[in-house]
Amino acid sequence: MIIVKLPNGQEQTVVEAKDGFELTTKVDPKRELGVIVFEFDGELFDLSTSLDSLAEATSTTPNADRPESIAITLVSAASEKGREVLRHSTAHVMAQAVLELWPGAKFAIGPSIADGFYYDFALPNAARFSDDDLEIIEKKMRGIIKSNQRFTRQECTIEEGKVLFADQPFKLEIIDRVEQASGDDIDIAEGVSSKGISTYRNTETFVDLCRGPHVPSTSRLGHFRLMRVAGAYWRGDEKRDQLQRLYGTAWESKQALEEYLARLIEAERRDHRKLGVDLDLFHFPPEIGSGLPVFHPKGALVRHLMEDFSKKSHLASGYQLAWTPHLAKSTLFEISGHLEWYKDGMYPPMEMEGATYYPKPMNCPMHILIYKSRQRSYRELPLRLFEFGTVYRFERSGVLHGLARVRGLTQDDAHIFCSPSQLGDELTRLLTFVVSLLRMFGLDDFEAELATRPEKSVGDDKEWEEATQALEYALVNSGIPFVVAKGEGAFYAPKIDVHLKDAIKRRWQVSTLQVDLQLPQRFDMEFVDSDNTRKRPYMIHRALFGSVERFFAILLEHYAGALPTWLSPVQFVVLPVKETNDDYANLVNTKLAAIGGRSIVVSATEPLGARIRRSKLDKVPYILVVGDRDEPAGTIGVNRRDSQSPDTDVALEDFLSLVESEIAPNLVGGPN
RNA sequence: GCCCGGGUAGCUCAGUCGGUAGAGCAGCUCACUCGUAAUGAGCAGGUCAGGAGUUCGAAUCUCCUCUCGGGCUCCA
Repeated sequence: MIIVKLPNGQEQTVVEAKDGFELTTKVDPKRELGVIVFEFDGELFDLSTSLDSLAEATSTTPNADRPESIAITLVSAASEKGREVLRHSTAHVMAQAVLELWPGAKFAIGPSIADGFYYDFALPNAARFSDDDLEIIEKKMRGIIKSNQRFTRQECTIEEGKVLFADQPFKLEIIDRVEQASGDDIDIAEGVSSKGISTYRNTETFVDLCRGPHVPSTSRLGHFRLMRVAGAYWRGDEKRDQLQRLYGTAWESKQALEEYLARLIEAERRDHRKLGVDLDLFHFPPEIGSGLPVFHPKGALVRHLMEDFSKKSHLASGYQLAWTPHLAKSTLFEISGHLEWYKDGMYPPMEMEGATYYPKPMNCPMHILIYKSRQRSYRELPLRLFEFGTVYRFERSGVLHGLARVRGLTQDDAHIFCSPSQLGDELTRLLTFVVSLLRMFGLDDFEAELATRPEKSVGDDKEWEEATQALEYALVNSGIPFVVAKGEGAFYAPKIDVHLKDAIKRRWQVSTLQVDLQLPQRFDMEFVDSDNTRKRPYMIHRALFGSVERFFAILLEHYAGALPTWLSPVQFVVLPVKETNDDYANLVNTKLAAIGGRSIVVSATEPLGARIRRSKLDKVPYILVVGDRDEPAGTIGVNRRDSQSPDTDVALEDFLSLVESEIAPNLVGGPN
């Protein structure tokens, strides 16, 4: 007896079926459900897999009776698991096409990834793919798909595998690696385990090392597109060969493919680098250097609003301001350990009057010096020092990305010094502060990562354990969903990274909270406790925006440039219908300014429609039209950014009281 | 840093076979005085990213450099 769960959620019972094909045919004779693989006991299998063998495999003893019933879930192409399979299968077809087009090409690995797949190749004679090749490969792939080739699974021993892939060095390396490793299932994803090798063969000439499963035949594929060619290091190791990686996307239907391509266009529309130019916010002058932006008046105003809001919220939450310079002598970074651990990321030194100066890559050492400027009492703790600190990091040229990854960045940086017993509560309080501040920017879909000790790190295990526990305590207390990222911590501290999802569900890392037990030691920090003994404070590093530049980019992309009113550089545009309405327009403008609004008047030197269009393109929240009709009545026409049709004859005073709460933010944080 | 692809007016782009550069928008001037997403005319705007080479002649072909985009690696 087989209990079958269909992709549409229904359940059916089937008395007997020898394999997935037969089962599918019985429950879906017209093949309307698009079943490509099935799931049993949490694992996916080819439809050709014998159900008898599965049933036997689940018996606890070899001779026991077979279980009375087994549960099978049929997986359609139009599900997350199904798409993974079909993308993986499409990757295989791509490899087959490349190997046919470039005889002698070596192929490495080709997994499915979010929204698509890739495959890595090394072409003969160090040849390289060009963008034009994508079209040729796509054509070949369509031929393979049309010829309806079956994906046939074959299992063999490691020795047989070595013969089969004798001319494929990357495949051999995968096999060798498993053979040499003591563990059981290391490379199972690539079709090799200590038990043997699984392969999939489509034709006499094309066979790939692979765990599977796959779609039954190539005819189930077809809604795909090759996207781009890129370089990728073999095994992700930059000391090894750089292979050519081809990226593609694949979907269960033409419609799904088109929706995906539309999403890419939507993301492009939101690209902060494009919006930065269109809205006249910032740019990267080549004369200054890569990764070093300048902010134009409108962009600088938005920055100011962000920073001002943040600064006031911090002051209202028990932080004190600090200000520190951009350069320091090498001694400081020797003590802090930056020169030992992080030199590659620092700008090169400058020599002056016999001393060596470095631009600072972080603010923490300087904040520590403020702490150490005099003896500290337990009564002062927690001591919270906050600064918009501009730091310089030598990011490699290839990683720069608009405002999201720059070489000169401003952190909304604070360091909290507290006693060991205060740590847990301070972290909880901090997380609450983080979330409420981010919410004020209209972001409310968070997930945290608790990053634990990496291999390359300093300090003893007990301290790491203690700090990690304090972070976890805070996460649990604050109720933010989190996952543990093992070994992803900083070299000196475990951390919480807060990620958020933007309006089109993209994940961005923003805030980071780190518990540092190293720097207090390195700087020999202390406080006098209530029992008159000297103790070492704990230290928390934290940045909520992460960097102002990066956060700016995230906001722009989240809002597609249409920033909330309180952050909009221009909140109101007042448009007199005719020049004779200028006086009234100016009056409206003055009243808006009086409640703190940022408003401009654009006189009637152009037709009204043109001026409205321009303001709409500038994404101004409110366009206010005033004409002959309004002047005697004390009204305005209100054209909202998010609306197609205007509200006319709105009483000015009503409008003013309506928008007053919208033009400035509410502070986050309360009395300490 | 590495791989692939770009760089032509402020922006978006055209430029054929190598014969010395073009459009729309934006800008400026003038006219138009307008009720909810583009008024009209005129003007101006270029070391075709920079440098070197091939050629009688280079935006166009070759090489180098800079820079941007997509990836890889990296992100204390």
